Amino acid sequence: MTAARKSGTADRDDAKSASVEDLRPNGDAKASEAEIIERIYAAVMEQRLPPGTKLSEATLSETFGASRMRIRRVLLVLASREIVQLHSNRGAYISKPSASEARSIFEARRTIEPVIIRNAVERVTPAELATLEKHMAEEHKAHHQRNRRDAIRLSGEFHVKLAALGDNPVLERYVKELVMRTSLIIGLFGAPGIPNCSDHEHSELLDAIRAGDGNAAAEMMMRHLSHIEEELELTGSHSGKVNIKDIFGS
Amino acid sequence: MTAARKSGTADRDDAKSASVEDLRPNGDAKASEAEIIERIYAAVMEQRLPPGTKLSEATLSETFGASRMRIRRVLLVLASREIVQLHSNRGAYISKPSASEARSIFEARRTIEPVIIRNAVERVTPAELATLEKHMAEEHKAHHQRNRRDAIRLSGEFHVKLAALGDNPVLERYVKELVMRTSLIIGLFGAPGIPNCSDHEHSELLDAIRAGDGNAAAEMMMRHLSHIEEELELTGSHSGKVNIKDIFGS
DNA sequence: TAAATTAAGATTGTTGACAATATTATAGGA
DNA sequence: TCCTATAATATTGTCAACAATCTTAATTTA
Repeated sequence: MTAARKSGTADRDDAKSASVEDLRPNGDAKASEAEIIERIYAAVMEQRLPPGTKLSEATLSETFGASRMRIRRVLLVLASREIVQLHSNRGAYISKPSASEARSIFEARRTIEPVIIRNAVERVTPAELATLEKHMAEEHKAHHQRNRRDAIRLSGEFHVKLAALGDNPVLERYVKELVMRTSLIIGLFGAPGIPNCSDHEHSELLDAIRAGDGNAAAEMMMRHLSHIEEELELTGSHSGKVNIKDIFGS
Repeated sequence: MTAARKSGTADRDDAKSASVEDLRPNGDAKASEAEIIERIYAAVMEQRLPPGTKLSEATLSETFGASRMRIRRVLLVLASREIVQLHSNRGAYISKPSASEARSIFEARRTIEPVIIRNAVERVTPAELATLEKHMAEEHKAHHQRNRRDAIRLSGEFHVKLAALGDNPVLERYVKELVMRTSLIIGLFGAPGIPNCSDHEHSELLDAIRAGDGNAAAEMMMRHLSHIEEELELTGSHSGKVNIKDIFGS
C-alpha cells in the first residue's frame, strides 16, 4: 500500500495516506446506522477523510463493529447525498468534486443560505442567539490556537446551526449537504495556509442577526460565501494537485 | 385487503385502493435499479401511487423482476430522497407530507426555481426553447382532453425540464426532488376538480424566457409557485381527508 | 356482543456462504 | 531493464435460508 505513492500520475491517486481508521482512536462498540453516518460526516468535516479516500467495506465493518450489510446501506445513503461515490465492483470513495461542481455548489449555497438567514432573523430567540455566540467563541478560539481541524469543523457547523434556525427542514437539509461538500471542495481547491472561512465574517453575520436586519444579514451571507469561493483555486488547470501539497505541507 | 376500507378512521389508512401493480400494465422483464426508481418516480408524478400506499418488497420484486435485495436498495434511495418513508419492521410507504412540510417545500421551490430560470434565460438555445414549447403543447393538449394523469405529470416535468437548462446540476437535483414531493402534496391537499398548475402560466414563463427577460421570468416563476400553493388547502384541520374524496370523486 | 388473548400467517431484517470482478504479485519474454 | 501475460489474492456483488417482528384471524372470556 505504501508503494502506491511512488507512481506520479497525480491526477488519479491521492489521499492514500488517510485511512478509514482515522474515523476514531478506537471504535469497537457497535454503532447504529445513523451514528456511523454521523461519524463519517464529522470526519469529512474535519478533513480527516480527504476526497478520494477509499472506504472499504471490511475496514468500516471492523471500525464500527457493524455487519457488512449495514455498512453497505450506510455507503448507499452517503452516495445518495453525494458525499461518497460508488464505483461498480471497485468500492466506495470519498467524493472528489470537480471545479465545475464546486461552482454549482457555491451558487446553490448563495441561493439558499441568504433566504434561510432572513428567516432566522425574524424568528431567532435570545437563547438561540446565545448558542450561536458561544459557538463562534469556540470557533475563534480554535482559530487562534491554530487548531486547524476544529477550526474547519466549527466553521462549517456554524452554517449548519444557522440553517437550523430558518424553520425550514427542507432547506436545512440541503445546506447540511452543501456544507459537507464544501468541506471536500476546500480540501481539494483550498490554499494550504489561508484560513478558508474567516470567523470575523461570521461575527458580522451575528451582528446583523442581532440587529434584526434581514437584508443586511442576507447580503452579508452572500458576500461571505463569495469570499470563501474566491479564496479557492478553481481555475481549471490542476485537478488534484493542491491537496497533495496540503497533506505534506502542514 | 378489500375489507380494510371499512374502517373509517380516515386519518391513518387511505390510499389502499392503489397498489404497486399500478406501476405498469405488465412489468416482468428485469429492470435495472435506476429504471425501477424512474418508474416509481413516474408513478408518483402521475399520482398512480398516492401518498400512504404501501410498497411491499415481495410485490415490487415480482413487478420488476428484481431480487428482494435490489428492491431494498431502491427503497433506501427513495427514502433518502424523502419520496418514501421507511417504518422499521413495517415496510415502506409513499410519503405523506404534512401541511408544514408542504409549506417548507414550496418555500424551497420559490427560493431555488427563480434563480434557475434566471440562469436559463441567459443560456437557453433555440433548440432547447423549441423542446420546451413542444412540451407545453403536449401539456395543453392533455389538459384540454381532460387527461388528468398526463396533465399532472407533464405539468411537473415542465419544471424539471426547465431546471435542466439552468446549468447547475445541484439545484437541478433539488428541483427534481421538490417537484416529486409537490406531486404528493397535490395528491393530499389539492382540490379534486381544480387544475393544480395552469398551463397558461407556463406559457407566460416561456414568453419571458423568449424575451430574454430574466427578472420577469424569475418574478413570474415566483407568482406561479405561489399560485399553486394557494390553490391547496393547507389549513391545519384535515390531514388525509381531501384525497379520499379525490379518489372517489373522479 | 364486544373486548381481550392467543395462535397462525405474512413481511421485514439479518446472516453467512458463494460468485463475479478487480487488484496485486509473480513469472516469462523481448 | 522494461513490458506483457498469467496466477494468486482481496474486495465487492448476489443469493437463499433463517430469525425477528408485525399483522391478521381465530378463540376465549366477561
